[in-house]
Amino acid sequence: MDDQVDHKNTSLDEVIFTSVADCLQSSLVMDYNSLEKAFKFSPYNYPCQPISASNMGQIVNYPYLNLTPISPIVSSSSNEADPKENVGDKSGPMENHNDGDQHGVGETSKQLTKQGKGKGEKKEREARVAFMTKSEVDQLEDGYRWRKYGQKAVKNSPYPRSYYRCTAQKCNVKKRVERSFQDPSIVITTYEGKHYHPIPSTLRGPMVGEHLLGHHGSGILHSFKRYHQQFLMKNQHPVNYQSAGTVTYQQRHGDSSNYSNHQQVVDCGLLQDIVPSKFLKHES
DNA sequence: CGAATTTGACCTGCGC
DNA sequence: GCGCAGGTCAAATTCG
Repeated sequence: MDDQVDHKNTSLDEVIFTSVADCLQSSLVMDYNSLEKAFKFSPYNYPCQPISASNMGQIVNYPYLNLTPISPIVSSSSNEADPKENVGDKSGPMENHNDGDQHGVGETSKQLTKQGKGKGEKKEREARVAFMTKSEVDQLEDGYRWRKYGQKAVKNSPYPRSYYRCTAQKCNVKKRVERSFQDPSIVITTYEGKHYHPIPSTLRGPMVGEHLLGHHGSGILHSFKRYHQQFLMKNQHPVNYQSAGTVTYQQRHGDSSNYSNHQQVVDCGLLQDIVPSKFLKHES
């Protein structure tokens, strides 16, 4: 029927995308915080899921390994439900909210940092999503413009981690890019925060926006969507709609002892700007 | 010359 | 309390 899926050789653990946009739209975006919780240390210290396709630029989702419940991230993304609040928020955790004017006040940013963080306020994290991408280039085209603001060596990895910030004014979205030490051909990109501005239209030609917005409803995306929904229905997942705008559902994996409990997260926040809302809506 | 990147220093959180 | 690792800052440098 119409609902047939053309992902013949892919499992939910190993869905291949042809672009960042498709991956973003696919809802197969994992929650990074859960991974961190699950592994307690660097989230990358887990066995990589083998990538079945060899084409460059393809994306696979993280494997899910007995992840802990999603709830821990709710606090960090509690303001995600209402973008307006977040944008104008004064009570938010320091650094991200003073991007626009942190320079220009009398104090240095370091002094501000000290003061801002001293009052026992627990630093809240923005929701994060991460992708593994098989690519030769570190910087994946996602439609936004980024400025690099730091680079650090990663423990147990010969490859450094680069830190980028969205160049749009007052946009506090960050991303980190690093290579997997287990498979150097894989680039791990982690996004943190949400864009509340349009994709820069002048960036690298008109193809970008068109592609990212998926105006044509790329075949892969649609196929995967159907596959995804079909999967949900077939397995009758309990679906939790969390107040943070994060959707969690779990899967029992019978044939894979390592992957007994899968979580998949739809980060509506991050995706909203890139993906038309209709793509983000999930039937309950 | 302005914008972007590099890179060492600094700060914070966390585990021991 | 200490040390380590992650994350950020900002001066210096490079690039277009």
